[in-house]
Amino acid sequence: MVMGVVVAADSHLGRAKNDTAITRPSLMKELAARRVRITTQRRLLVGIIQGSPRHLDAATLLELARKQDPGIDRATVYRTLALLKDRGLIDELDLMHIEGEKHFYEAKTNRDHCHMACFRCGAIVEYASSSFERLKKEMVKQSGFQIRVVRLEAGGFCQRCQKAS
Amino acid sequence: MVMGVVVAADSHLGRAKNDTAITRPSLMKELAARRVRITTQRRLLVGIIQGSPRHLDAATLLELARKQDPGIDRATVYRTLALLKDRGLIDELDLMHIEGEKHFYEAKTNRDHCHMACFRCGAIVEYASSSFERLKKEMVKQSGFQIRVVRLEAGGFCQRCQKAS
DNA sequence: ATATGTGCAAATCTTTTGCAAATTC
DNA sequence: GAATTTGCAAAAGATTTGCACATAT
Repeated sequence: MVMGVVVAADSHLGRAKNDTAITRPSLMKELAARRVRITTQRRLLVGIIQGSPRHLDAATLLELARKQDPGIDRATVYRTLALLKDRGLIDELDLMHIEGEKHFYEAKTNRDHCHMACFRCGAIVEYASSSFERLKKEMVKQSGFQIRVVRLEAGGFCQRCQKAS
Repeated sequence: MVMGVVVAADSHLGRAKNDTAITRPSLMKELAARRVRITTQRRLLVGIIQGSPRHLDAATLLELARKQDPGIDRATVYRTLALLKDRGLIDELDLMHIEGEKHFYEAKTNRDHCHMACFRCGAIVEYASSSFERLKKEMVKQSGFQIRVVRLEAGGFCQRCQKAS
C-alpha cells in the first residue's frame, strides 16, 4: 500500500468521501486576507462553492445561487469565478470535457489531486499521492518552470463500468 | 540528473526540440491499420498535424489546410479531429486556456508528457519522465480506474519570464 | 465623492448539426 | 447503388463585454 494515497470513487460527478488527508482552507478567510471586498452575492457564491460536495459548473452554481437570491445574474457568477481563479482560491477543471466544453470548479485544497473521469457513467474519481507531489517538484527542478497551477486529468472507465462490459 | 527526462523550452507554443526519447508513430499507418478510409482531405489534415512543430488549434489547422486546398471546410476539420481523437491518434490539450477556450492538438506520442504553459509569454514547455509513468501506474493500481487518456498541464512562468520580472 | 460591483442585453468565440450534393467502395 | 464524406449555413453552448445604475468605502 502506497502512503498518502487518497482514492474514492463516487457516483456521478461526486467527490472523494473518505478524504481525510485533504483539507479546504476557508475561501472567505482567504478573500479577507487578500483584502477583497466581500459583497452579499460573493459571500453567497463562495459559500456554495465551499460547501458543495460536487464539482460545479457555472450554470449549476448560478442555479443554486438563485434559490437564495433570484436576482443574481449570470455575469456576476462568471465575474466572481474569474476573481477567485485569479486569486488562486479555486481550481478550474475540464474533467476531460466529459459533459461538453464547460468548466468545473472546486475550492483549492491544501494538496493537489488528480481527477479521473469515467467516459461511460460520468463518475469522477479523485486521487492524491505523494508521487504526484514528487513529480511536480521534479518538473520544476528539471525545467526551471515556476508552476502556479497544475491539473492532472484522466479519462477512461471506472471499476464498475469495466465490469459492466 | 533524473533519467529519462525530456525537457525543452521553446518559443511561443513551440514543441520540444531535443526530444530524442519521444517518437510519434505515423498517423497514416495507424489510420490504415484501423481500416479508416483515407480521403484526400484527411490525408492533407493528418499530414499537417503530423508535420507540425507546434500545437495546432482547429482554426490554425484549417488555415494551413486551405493553403493547399482552399475549398476545405471548417466542419471537415472538426470532423476529422473528432475521428482522430476517437481512435486515440491525437491528444487534445487545453494548455491551461492560455489563449482562450480553444483546444490544441498533437499527434499521440509513444510516451505521455506534460505541458507547462507560461502565462506571460505563452511558451509551452514539454516534459516527460519516468516519474510520470510511475504515477500513472500507481493511479490505475490504487483506484482500479482504467485510464485511456491522461493530461497533465501546468500554468506558471517559464525561466526567461521569471528573470524578466 | 470615488471606486467598485451588478443587471441586462447583446456580442463573441468555438464547436456542432441538418441536410443536400458529391464522392467512394 | 449503398454507404460514407463533404460544404454550406445555421444553431448551439459557454463565456465575455459595454454601459447605465446601484452599492460600498
